[in-house]
Amino acid sequence: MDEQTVHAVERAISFMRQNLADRITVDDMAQAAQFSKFYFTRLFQRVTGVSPARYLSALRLEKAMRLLLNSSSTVADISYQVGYNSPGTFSSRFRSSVGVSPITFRQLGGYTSHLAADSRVHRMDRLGATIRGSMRVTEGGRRGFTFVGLFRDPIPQGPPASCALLPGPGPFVLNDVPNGKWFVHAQSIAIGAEENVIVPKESADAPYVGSCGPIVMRRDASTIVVELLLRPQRTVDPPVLLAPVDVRSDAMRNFRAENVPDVVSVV
DNA sequence: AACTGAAGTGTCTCACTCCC
DNA sequence: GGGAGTGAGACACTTCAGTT
Repeated sequence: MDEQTVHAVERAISFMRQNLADRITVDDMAQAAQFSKFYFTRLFQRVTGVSPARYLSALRLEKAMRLLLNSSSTVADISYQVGYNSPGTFSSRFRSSVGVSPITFRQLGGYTSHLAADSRVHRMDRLGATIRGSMRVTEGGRRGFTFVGLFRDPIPQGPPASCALLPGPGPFVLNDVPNGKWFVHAQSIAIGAEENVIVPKESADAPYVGSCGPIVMRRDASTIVVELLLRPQRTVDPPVLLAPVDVRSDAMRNFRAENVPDVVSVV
């Protein structure tokens, strides 16, 4: 990927961040990146893995997550602040991407106690197949709790089809993988930063991310092996929208007393 | 490589009802 | 009053094949 292309995409992302509250079209972003609309869309997808509109939508929801936790604004106010003209649309988009409604997200302090399974996956499509993987960390501090999940989209959002929570980066297994095309996403929290996953206090506390895909699961496949590289999140990486499973100290007392699968239950 | 155009798809708005 | 949920319609966006 040449540097000029990445810089052009970064310019567009910076433009999006500065104008989140306004109505932004792909034309506007293409102008900011200094390319034609059609060519810009193609470049943007090559660099980020997602289309400009989906990236913008993810940025809006990420900002909304922060505002819900750090302000007393109403859900309607926040929906306007992040560029939605209809609180109804905002609420349904938030729920489908993050996993809980805006008000529930605020009440839970930004965490969830369990993850619902992707209800769109038909039971018959679950093949009993397995994805086995390992994770490597590029550089930097020691990483703690690590979430790895299987998603339909290049953006980690919505209910995962399968997931696991690990004490740290390492080998993992995703069981009961359904038929179809999937992306594996992982997010690793810095040790001691469990309280600040959504709004890191220092850059060193920022989660590390890694992903791979698309992985195509066919009926004749039984096990697929993947390798994930965890690294600090870059400007061009799509935001992680899933509400994190609660691994903070209070929750972890219960977590250790019970057993691991109950906390990350996929119901 | 850089870009265009058409067609189909997906997202958003609007308006409304229901619930707490 | 604030928030959740839904459905119809409009139109912006994506995709893909083609052109310069």
